[in-house]
Amino acid sequence: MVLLPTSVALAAVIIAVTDEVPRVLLVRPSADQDTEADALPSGEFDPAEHSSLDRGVRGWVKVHTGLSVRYVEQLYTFGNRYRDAAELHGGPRLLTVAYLVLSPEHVVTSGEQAVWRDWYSYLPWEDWREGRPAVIDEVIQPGLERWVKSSADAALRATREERVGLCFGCGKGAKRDPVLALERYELLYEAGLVAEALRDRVLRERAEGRTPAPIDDMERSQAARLGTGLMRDDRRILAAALARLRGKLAYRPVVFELLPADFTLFQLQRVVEALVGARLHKQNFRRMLMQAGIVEATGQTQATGRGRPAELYRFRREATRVRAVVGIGLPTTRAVD
Amino acid sequence: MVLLPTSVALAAVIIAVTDEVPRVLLVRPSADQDTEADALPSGEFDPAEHSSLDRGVRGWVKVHTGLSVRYVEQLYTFGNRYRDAAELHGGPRLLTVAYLVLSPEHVVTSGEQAVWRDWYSYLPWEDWREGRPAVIDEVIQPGLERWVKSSADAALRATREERVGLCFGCGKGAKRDPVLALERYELLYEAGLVAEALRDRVLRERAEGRTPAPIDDMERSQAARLGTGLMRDDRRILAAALARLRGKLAYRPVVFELLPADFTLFQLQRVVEALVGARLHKQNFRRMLMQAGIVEATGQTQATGRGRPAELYRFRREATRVRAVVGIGLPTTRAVD
DNA sequence: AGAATTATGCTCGTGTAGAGCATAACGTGC
DNA sequence: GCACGTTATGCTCTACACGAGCATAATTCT
Repeated sequence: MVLLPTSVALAAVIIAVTDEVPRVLLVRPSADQDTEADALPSGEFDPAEHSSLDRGVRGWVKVHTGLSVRYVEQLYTFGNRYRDAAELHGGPRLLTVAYLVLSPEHVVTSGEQAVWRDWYSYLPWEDWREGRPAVIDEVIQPGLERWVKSSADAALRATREERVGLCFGCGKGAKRDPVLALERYELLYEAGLVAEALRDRVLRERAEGRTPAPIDDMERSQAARLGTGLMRDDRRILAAALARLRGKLAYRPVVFELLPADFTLFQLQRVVEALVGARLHKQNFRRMLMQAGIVEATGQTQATGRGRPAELYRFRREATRVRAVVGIGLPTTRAVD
Repeated sequence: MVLLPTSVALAAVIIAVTDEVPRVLLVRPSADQDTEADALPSGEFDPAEHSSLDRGVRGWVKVHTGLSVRYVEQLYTFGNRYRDAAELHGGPRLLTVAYLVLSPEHVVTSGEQAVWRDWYSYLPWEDWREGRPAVIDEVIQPGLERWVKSSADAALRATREERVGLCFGCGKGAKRDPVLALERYELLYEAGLVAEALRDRVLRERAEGRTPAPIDDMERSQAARLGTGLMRDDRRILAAALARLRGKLAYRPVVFELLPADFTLFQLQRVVEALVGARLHKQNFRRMLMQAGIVEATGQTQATGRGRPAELYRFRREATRVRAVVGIGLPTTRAVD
């Protein structure tokens, strides 16, 4: 029996969409912590109690929120050195298995210091519903340009330029790909634009016994415009969850895990738009749903106050049999050259 | 510092394609083991030596094969109870972080008992290049029908029927989806058709203190037709790797990690066919490559002995900038109602 | 009643992909 | 040298998915 100085944690990105806002559940750190940032709900994996990782996640989610969630999907396992600052002082290596958890909207938070937050307050460049976010032109583009220019050699410069183009490209024929959310966060981290990158730079230099270069005002104000930081690499995990969820929308009917049993097609569209971070064409969205056959009318209608009442629909679970690929197509705005 | 009775292993699914055969690298168990099945190369994660999980995998791959691999991608983390039979006798809980590793074809195995195996000898129902595999009609379909019929209640029966239809469905409008490889394996496991399911049934019953129901001859011969079993749940990991690789082909240019620098378009096609397990339309495949702009001609040609010599091409790395989505489209044979 | 608002139905144009015919460039056997 | 098989490459026809927008239906508000 081998005992490794490794601690295994389970972290959950719990998602719900209410009022067209995609929310993630975070916990506030206890008052006696010296860190201030919020964190994803997590807990240690206990092999004695948890017969599987999934069940471990469900257990911890129940502790944090009181919820018995249905949809749980493993995201990624993180194990980089110095993810946890405690490691610098001889703490064990922290391995985190991150999970994506989807919850219908009518969620009530019970338990401790848990709060629902708009996930775009942590990834503001991902929300294009009101058009191209101003933060891209004002902070990200210039910041990334400096980063590209500061490359040591031509090869590195080319690689960086390519990555920037792929992630934030707005040239001819370039379409924004909502699924690249993780790549975008990692780019901003490497370029030293987000708050965690600055924090970790200091930690790393301290670990190497050097005097940390101070964080200057421009860096700090830039980072502030790029949203709030989270504990450890929780924001990276959040970005990974967003990317996975967006990708999955296109080929699996996962949206319905976030909706009540009965819904109007427009409600469904609003939820998808919130997740994808882009507006969709109403009529085409309806057409796609109908010809995929993944929803069926209940016969009832729902009045919203004004305008024609919308028909209520429900998810057809049997639909998965008909077509292997069922899902919500992501928008690919035709190049407007 | 918390010490958990948990052992963290890194396992690698190392893939190469030679002579139109997709191969996976396996290690033979040492002679003093009581188990006979081959296993994926793996090793314990050592936080003292490995600064990240990726680097740990590279390290172990080097030990097992002598290779310095380029493409490494995390697949999934497995942590179910009783994955490792040693756990029954008080051994630690085994957590395995599985990785997909791609290697160009000209690989020479050095080191220990490592052998390249055709991965379809473990998943014979996944290779449709010579048409629908006979094993599906002869073993799988009847076996799954029995499983569906043996359901306790109508609801379970409906769920099972749906899963069978999705995974192996050949009804109207149903297309075979190469990406569902993992779902197919898991279905066969749950239905008790593959060898590991029989093995684990005995283990589970023994763990619960019951007298294990014997494995009858029909079960044994069925399982034998469904390919060779591997150690632990390594075959599930292999299925997961296959599914991930097939899925990734469609939106990322990963095939080129398995090819030499220069190749003919037909060689490229053969590799993709080997991975997807299906034949492709030659002309359409070429057209797709050209209009995606992911390859460029070198100007040289290669004679195969007979027939017109083919032009040599190389991968255009810059191509990723042009279109966010670059990859090899998977075939979707049009419904032949 | 009429305007505003929301839901729903339908069409048009374009791009993509499945399928197959036609031609080009090489070997082999006579 | 010539017919033939074989492989590579170019092109067309067609069905379908999807972006975009017009038109109509069913409500509420004034």
